[in-house]
Amino acid sequence: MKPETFNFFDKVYEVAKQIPYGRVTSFGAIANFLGAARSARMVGYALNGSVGKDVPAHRVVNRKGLLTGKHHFEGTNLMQQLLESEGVIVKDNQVQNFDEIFWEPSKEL
DNA sequence: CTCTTGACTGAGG
DNA sequence: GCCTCAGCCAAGA
Repeated sequence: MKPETFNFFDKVYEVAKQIPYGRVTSFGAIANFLGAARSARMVGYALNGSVGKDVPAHRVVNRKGLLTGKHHFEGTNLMQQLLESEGVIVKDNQVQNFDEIFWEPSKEL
């Protein structure tokens, strides 16, 4: 386990935790903020271990606003229900007003 | 050390 | 506008 690797994962957790209520972000946005714009997949990997770390991974979606990876959650539609409970309009595992509620870490932080 | 895989993204058909 | 291909990068086998 290299320190750099841990920092990468840890940073993903930090950013994800700071996502405001009713807002969502994309893997690319986080990856870009971390300086690894081409490592968007790693962000998803990091979020894979976000369970139990108080990280709202359900607020993190791909750049299309699609709730990919929802099968990683407990239920099949839990991820969608959580977002809808926060005021996020989700349809067919995809964020409808994604353009409006999109939260960019590099802008807000 | 090499090959495969993947919660991705952008470009092309 | 939807589907496919290719590029990236890191972790796991």
